[in-house]
Amino acid sequence: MNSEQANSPVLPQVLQLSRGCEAVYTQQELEKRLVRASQTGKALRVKLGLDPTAPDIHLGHTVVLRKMRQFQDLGHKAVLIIGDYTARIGDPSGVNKTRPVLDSASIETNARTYFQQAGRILDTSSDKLEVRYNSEWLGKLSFADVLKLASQMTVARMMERDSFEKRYKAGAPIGVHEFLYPLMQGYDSVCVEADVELGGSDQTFNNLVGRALQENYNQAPQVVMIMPILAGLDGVEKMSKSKGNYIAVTDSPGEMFGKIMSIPDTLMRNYFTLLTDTPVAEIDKLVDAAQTHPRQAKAILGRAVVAQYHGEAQALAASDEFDRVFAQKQIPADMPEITPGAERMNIVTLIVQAGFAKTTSEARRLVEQAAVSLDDAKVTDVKAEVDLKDGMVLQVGKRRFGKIVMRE
RNA sequence: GGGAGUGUGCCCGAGUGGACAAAGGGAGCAGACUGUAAAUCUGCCGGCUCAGCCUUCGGUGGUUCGAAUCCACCCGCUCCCA
Repeated sequence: MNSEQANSPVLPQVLQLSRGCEAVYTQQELEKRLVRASQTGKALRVKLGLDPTAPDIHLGHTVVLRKMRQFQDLGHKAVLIIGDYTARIGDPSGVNKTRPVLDSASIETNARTYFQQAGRILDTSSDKLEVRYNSEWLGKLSFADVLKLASQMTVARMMERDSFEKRYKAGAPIGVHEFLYPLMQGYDSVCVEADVELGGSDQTFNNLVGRALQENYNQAPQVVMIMPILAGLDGVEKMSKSKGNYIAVTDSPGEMFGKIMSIPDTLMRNYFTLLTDTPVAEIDKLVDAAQTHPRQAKAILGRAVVAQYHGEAQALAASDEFDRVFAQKQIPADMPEITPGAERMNIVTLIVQAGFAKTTSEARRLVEQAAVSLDDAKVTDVKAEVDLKDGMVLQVGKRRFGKIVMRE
């Protein structure tokens, strides 16, 4: 094969696909596969493993999903593996709390929810997407099969994995079965004959095991493309639901935009690169404070993100509304409605009832700290009984607004 | 199987009989300053019918006027030995 001639037509693809990647094992192999695909017209099978426990997709998940979409747009096939087998078995030792035991019904529900949300990013047409459950093949393995699989890996190699090594040194427990997870995931790659596997950097080891296993099963080793873990809104921790520093794909335009506006400036390049298609040259200009005011750049980022999930019009509206409320300190156009039970009630009770505080104590604190106002008038007395009228606006903190609606 | 440790509030981590709802830090919330950025300052940060009361320091039971702190048993985790 004449690789020099064949290389050039796919070079733009290689560059596009490599954007944002933390690592590609290996770029040469990717290039080869792309060349062959374009010559034979045979789509690459791009694998992504899913944990069916967390159906709430946030922007962190979209990093890898967006990468998958790029492959689809280039004509390749997304092969999603739902890890129902591991989820059903769970982790008997309880060491890994993120792997609760799930019955098949909830796995089914989770998967459906997942696809509903992932469909906002992926092309879900049947020729572009294949969904498989790994119980299909893992469930059939005998103990002897498992041993055979396990014999292909050594303890020393297992300990190469960062998290194992760290935990071992720190004296933290490592379950023996945890050694099997990488093998299971690697075996998935064998069974679906993956050409490429995508994953976050926490999956590096597992995905590389897939390469090794495929070779043992006489398959060409998959290309492994590792995406960085997206930082959360705080700019430090990774984005995760449990840390509360996330933007869900189901967030409203207003929420999404507001959250983007609250990220640290230093995170902008990262977000632009991983969450938008903004060309690199343009990103350079936007994140350079000498050329673009950071606030403006962030607004552009916000609109770009919101537009992906809610459309341009909604993105613009969210942006405008944001300016109105936070720059010009006006009352938001849309507010959740509060329907108090009485025309006169205690301010603390009202706050709790409105859902602006989880507990009475929290509501009291907010009042005491002068965070609460009713129709622009601060209420600082915990014991205040307030008269409520239809249309009054309750504000708690800077961003929680609610409109009083009296029931007839 | 034997031995040594260890288990505290969202997280880390002090506390070894009363002054402990429990030091300190982080996270979070609120206020000031801003660009809902960063940095900084201030306050809050278990719950409640809140100047008082109630429930917390792995679990259960005990000692004591009184326990996160002492004892017994149990459970989890770690290390060493076998």
